[in-house]
Amino acid sequence: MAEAGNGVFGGRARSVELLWGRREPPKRGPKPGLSVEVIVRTAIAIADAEGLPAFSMQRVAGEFGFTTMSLYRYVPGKTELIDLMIDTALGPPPDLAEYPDWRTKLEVWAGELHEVYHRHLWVARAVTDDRLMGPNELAWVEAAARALLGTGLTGGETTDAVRVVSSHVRSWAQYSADMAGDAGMTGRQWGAAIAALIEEHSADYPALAEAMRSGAFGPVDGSGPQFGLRCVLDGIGVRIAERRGGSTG
Amino acid sequence: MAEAGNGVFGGRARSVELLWGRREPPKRGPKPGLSVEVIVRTAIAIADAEGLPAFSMQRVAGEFGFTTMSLYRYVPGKTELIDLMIDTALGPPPDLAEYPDWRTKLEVWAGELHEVYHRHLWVARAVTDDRLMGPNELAWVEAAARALLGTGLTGGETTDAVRVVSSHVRSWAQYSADMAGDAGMTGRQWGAAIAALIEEHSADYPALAEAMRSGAFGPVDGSGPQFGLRCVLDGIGVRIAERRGGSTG
DNA sequence: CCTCCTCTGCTTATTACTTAAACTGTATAA
DNA sequence: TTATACAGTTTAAGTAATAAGCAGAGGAGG
Repeated sequence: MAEAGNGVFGGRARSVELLWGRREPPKRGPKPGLSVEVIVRTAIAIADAEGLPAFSMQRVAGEFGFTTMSLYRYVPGKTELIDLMIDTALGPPPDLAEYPDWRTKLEVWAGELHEVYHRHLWVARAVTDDRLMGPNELAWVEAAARALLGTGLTGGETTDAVRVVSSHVRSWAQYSADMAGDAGMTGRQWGAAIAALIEEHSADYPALAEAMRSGAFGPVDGSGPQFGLRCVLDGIGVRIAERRGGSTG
Repeated sequence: MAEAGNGVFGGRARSVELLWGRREPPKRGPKPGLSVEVIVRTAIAIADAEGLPAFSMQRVAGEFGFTTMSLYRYVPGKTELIDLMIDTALGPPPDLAEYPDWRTKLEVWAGELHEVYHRHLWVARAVTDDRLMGPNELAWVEAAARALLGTGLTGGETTDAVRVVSSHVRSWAQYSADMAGDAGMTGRQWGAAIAALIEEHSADYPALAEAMRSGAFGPVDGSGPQFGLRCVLDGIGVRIAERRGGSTG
């Protein structure tokens, strides 16, 4: 069953085994000096500290004093390792059962996800390319979908809504990291650079120049769920209310 | 002025010159066999046809029958070329003046942006990393910000709203491309793979299994502005109405 | 006209990376 | 004891970015 029909998985068949299969320890031969878990943890630490571009098979192997090729005993390739890193960095989603309504649940969900992206900024970038979801990632989606159960949304609408929220959280995380400049390797002066460009070409960008005068591109106000998230949740609320044919609740 | 203070631009100073400076033809020496414009156009064609990973300096130079290094006479490096590719592929934003209200304007804006991403799928991925915005990209932001002028939103709220919409369009484009599988190089069976995983582990993902039964992860319905976009715009509408202290309009 | 300087386009070489294939040595099962 | 599965290394092939420097074109200054 675990090794069943890889056809649907396209070129990602090797990731399926690692992400979704069980890992049994070998019976014979010398003791492994490493493990998938240790490798993944180390790779994550590197990506956290120096960004995903700094992460390479050489770099990880060097961390153990091993040769690059030794890693290939544990993971089939770099892309598969990244897939594992993403799922491990995400970790399990929060339990939302205790929260009263779908909106509070999604607020908590979004906040926690943002927290993860904040700790592992590279994840926000890495999840945007074509990839197979791991168990943890799918559990996050599941948690958000469960929050929307009973709201009257159809299955397609539910996953659409989850997608809207999660893509917002992703861009929110990237933006706040850029603005805070707490990510070492990224441009810490993003806001200043944009401001300078708009300033210099203010004739071409009047609305932005105006917006800048009333606070745009300034530091992010981290207090509570911010404007964008409220927008997204309000929007979902409108659609739910529509379904119910009643008022917003 | 054009060559003023590169300090704010951090490591992206070389991109500023290319994206925002004027390009004057050289006065002396042999006639250039290439030009920045031709190189960028060719690079875009390659990325369109084969995806961004297939794009390399070698590949582009090979297209002209030149060596890799010849390109470095025109662009300082690969990242700067990608910056140029993005801004060129985006092109100028649509004129939204003729449309009646902010919502229609943003609907058109989002649709056109989606169209661009659809034509150049790699752009949707490329714009997510730390980058300097080019004139066209900033013009898109300007157009959307202008649509929200007079709604009562503050400058910060306006750019937040634009960010929410554009990040949604980005993820929408990636999702619909994955589902349609019209992007050659990406996993065309994304939906099928997810479906298979949820099916197999349906005990762990009951809400998703349920959602799947009522249409989730199926093909995207391309008719009109879809669920996610309506959510986002409704949400912005709620915030605007709040500002105005009146009903949704 | 001649010379020089600049700029183009090319060659060579360096560095960094992924990964295939074959090899060496080890620990366990039979 | 021996066959086998496995760990980690060596070697090497292939791709890619890009630094450094060379050959030659051709306008500018004398």
